[in-house]
Parts: sequence; structure tokens; C-alpha cells
Amino acid sequence: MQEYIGFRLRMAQVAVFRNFVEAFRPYDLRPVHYSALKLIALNPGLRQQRLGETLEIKRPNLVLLVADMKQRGWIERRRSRLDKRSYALHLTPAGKALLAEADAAHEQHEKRLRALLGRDVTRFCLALDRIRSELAPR
Amino acid sequence: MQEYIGFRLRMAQVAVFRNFVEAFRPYDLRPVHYSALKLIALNPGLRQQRLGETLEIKRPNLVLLVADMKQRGWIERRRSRLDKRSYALHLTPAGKALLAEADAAHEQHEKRLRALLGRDVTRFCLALDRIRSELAPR
DNA sequence: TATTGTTATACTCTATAACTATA
DNA sequence: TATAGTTATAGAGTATAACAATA
Repeated sequence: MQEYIGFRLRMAQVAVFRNFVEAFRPYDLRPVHYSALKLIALNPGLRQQRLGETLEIKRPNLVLLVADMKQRGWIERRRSRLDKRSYALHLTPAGKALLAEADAAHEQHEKRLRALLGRDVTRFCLALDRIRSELAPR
Repeated sequence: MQEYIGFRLRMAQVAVFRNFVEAFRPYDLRPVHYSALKLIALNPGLRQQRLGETLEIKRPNLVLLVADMKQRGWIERRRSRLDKRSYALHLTPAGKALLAEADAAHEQHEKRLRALLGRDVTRFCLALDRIRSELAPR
């Protein structure tokens, strides 16, 4: 199978993903938590609906993720006064502190990848983006 | 997130994998079926144990996959006479015919990827292999 | 009537423990 | 005692339908 592009892409991605998971283990943080914290940090007051769309997580499953992050003290849910059906999501100070640590771990991870790729890094990323944009349905 | 190598790698891989799944849909074949058929074709008489190690599927889960492929008439299980605990796996004529069709679909898929990458293809694959070998635990 | 978040539920994948039959 | 395959089962992750509150 080693000769196939798709297979090699998958093997590389699995290796990177495992490394990524490993980098977050000390913080008891999974990749989905990191993405969610990052999105909320960049968009304070984000609604669950919008978070779910971005992360491609169905609403019922998001309920559990958000409840988990709230229970851990990373996020706050505030009833929106404009639309009382929805909640606005915000990071707590603890959530912000955790995200700062996770960002540092993530940066180390990315640094290792960049070092591995050397001067190919730009061309490599452009190729990845070309694959994504050509093959993705939208 | 668009700026991160790991994220872009994941997005590209997800796009390719979806395309791959789509290419096999007409044959009611999932990627794991294809890998298993291919491995058995290349190693006639393969034992489940060995198949599981290669595909990184735990033995109990492999039982279901093998039973499914047998039930569909793609493979045969023959009791080994040397070691009566184990089964030797072989493709049936139907399995071989299906694999031939799947190989053609896979080749189309790979062709599309090669076309997308153009003259970067070799360098791109070497970068993927470098990532894998440096980050993979073994 | 439609939308936000929720509950209940089901299906797939994956993981472990314990069993059987052979070695 | 160890190994190949099996069974039962449990845990993630992900999917749909239907509900309450609100728009």
C-alpha cells in the first residue's frame, strides 16, 4: 500500500494526530476541546449552534461537549437577552489560562512539523490546500 | 486554524478519505474491506492474526469483519492443517472480481490526486513519509 | 411555522476480559 | 503455559426523531 498517495497521506495524518493528542494529554484536553476553546476565545459570545456548524458536530452531540467544558470550569453559558432560546459562550479565566498553555503546547507541535519539513513547508501546505479545495464538496 | 500545518493536513486527508469512500460506494465496499481484500490477494492463506496486526484491528473486531466478508461471498476460510487453531484466508472468484473493480476505482482516485499535485507529487510524498517516519512511535 | 437547545436512542468503531480449542 | 479465534460487553463518536421554549 506504501505506493499510494492516499495511503501515505493517511499514515502521515494519523502520526501527526497522535502526536497532537499526546501533546495535550498533560492538560486532559482532547483536540475537540482545543478547537472549541480556540473558537470561543476568538469569538466571545459564540452560540452553540454556530460552534457546532464550524466544528461539524451535530447539535445533540454538542450539548454533551459544552456541558463537559462547563463542568470542568473552562466556559460559561450566558442566556442571550436578544434571543432567549440561545446561550452565549465565553471562556472563564481558568479556560483562558488553560488555552494559553495549550497554545504553547500546540506551537511546539507545529514547530516540530515545520522543522521536519524544512524549506518544503510552504510548497507542502499549498499542495494540502489544493487537495482540500479540489476534493471537498464545498 | 487555517494557518496550522496539522490542521491543513487533517483537512486534506479528510477530503481525500471522503473521496475514497465515495469511489467505493457503488460496490458497497468500505476502505477497510478494500485493504483487507488487497492484503489477502497479495498474501493468499493469510491468517486473521496477521491481517489484524497489519490493519491495526484488534482480534475481536476482526472476527466481525472477516465474518462479514465471508457472508458476502468475498473470502473463504480454510482450516490450516499445520495449526488447527488458525484459518487461512483466501479470496473467492467473486472476491477477486470485486477487487479488480475496486482496484480500477482506486486507480482513478489516485490518478485524480496525481493530476492535482502535478510535478510536486514526488516531493509531496517524500514529505509525507518523512512526517510519518519521524512522528510514528515505531 | 421555524429555530435553539435538549432528551432519548441507535448505530458504528474500538477496547478489554474471559472463554474454547489447539499448540 | 501460550496462542488463534471467539463471545460478551463497554466505551467512545456520531446519527436521527421528537420535544420545550422562544422567535
